[in-house]
Amino acid sequence: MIKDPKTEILKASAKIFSEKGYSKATVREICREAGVNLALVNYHFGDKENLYKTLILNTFAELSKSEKTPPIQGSTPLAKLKEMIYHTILKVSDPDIPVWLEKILDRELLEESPLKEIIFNEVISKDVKILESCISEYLEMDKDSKEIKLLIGNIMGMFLFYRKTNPIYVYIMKKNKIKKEEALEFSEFVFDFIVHGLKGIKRKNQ
Amino acid sequence: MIKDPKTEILKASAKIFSEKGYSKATVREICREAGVNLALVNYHFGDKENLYKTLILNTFAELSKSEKTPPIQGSTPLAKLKEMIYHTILKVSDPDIPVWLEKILDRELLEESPLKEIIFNEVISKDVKILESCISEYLEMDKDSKEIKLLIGNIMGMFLFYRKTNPIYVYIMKKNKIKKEEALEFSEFVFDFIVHGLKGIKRKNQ
DNA sequence: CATTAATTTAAACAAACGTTTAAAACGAAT
DNA sequence: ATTCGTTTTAAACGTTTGTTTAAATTAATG
Repeated sequence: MIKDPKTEILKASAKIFSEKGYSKATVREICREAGVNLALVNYHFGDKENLYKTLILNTFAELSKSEKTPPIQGSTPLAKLKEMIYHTILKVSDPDIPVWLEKILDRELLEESPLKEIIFNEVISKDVKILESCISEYLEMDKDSKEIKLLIGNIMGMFLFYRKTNPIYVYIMKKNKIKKEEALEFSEFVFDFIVHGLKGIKRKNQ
Repeated sequence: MIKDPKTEILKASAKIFSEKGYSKATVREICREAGVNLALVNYHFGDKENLYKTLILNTFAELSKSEKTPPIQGSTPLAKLKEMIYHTILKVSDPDIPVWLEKILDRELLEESPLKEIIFNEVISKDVKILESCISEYLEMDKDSKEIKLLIGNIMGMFLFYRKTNPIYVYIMKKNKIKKEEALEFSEFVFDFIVHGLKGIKRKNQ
């Protein structure tokens, strides 16, 4: 196994940036971790900020190349919804999507980051669109109505609970990793909960 | 109005810390904002870290002194739940609870912070306990069952959606502040959604 | 008013940071 | 083997950081 300094730096920076955050992470520590000379960050990446951006954008590119999520193919809105919930919980709890990336994304979303838009397009807007169509179809309501928006928000919130980085999950479940079998079990449970909620609202609206 | 340097520093640090985060905020900027000499942070607070801790703990103390949340007094589990949802959405969207505190708390929960435990006790565990009793009573299930835990988590997730600092809320609702009237409207909607979900699960379990 | 303690100030300090530099080491091509 | 462009190295640079110092100012006390 050859060790290319450039990839060595990227690996190390993933570790350090996710542990410390952008500001507290130092170029010196990253280079020590990577086992390379201090000046190589600037030689290969220009500066610290560009290393950070490169790391995130590279990882996004890799992840979307190896995209596991199959296209939703259910016939009814509820079937689509069920698929979507399963895939989402599988994804947010997927150990192959590195925790360090999730941590970094969480931090980016908190700050006014230039990456914010990219993150939203990559991570959030797809889910929102799918939910939008499933729910508005099922409830036979306008996509842009306040009710649909609230429902989408609430369901997106539910998904947040299952994220690897969510401290509330750890607090409630007393453990911090979701097994693959559990993801299926959890998603069926969540689906039940959501569908009954939707049915109730549908009945009321008719 | 007298201006005491100590409180002047606390006010300024709230602004700067929440805007920049702990690391990027500098003592110099805080003192400039406060209009006091650079050395006063160390004189009055020892060091930067202690200023940060003092700020957060002081604010917690103030908030729990002026606690608005009345005790839950509903007679049935669902009545209690309804109250709880309303108070929670009112609280997480309450403009009197400063955004800067929420931002700081979000950041603290992401990191391995010594304040984490305090934050949980102050902000999260109370809500979890109330949900625990309402839901387990209503469903006539064991408090510690996996199902109850999942439900609590999902509902806590829903609440997260309404937080002032949640970027997903802004993305979906195209605006970033909840008015007081809306909090009532939203909470009734969420209550409906949750209750129908719970009813469905109850029917299934019997 | 005089003396003492507490506070505020301007200046400096030491450490850590990201970055640059110029020389050394390396690899490929002639 | 020599040349030439690329990569790596050790050292240093210039800032910025949190903190300290010692003098100046203010407040409190007898």
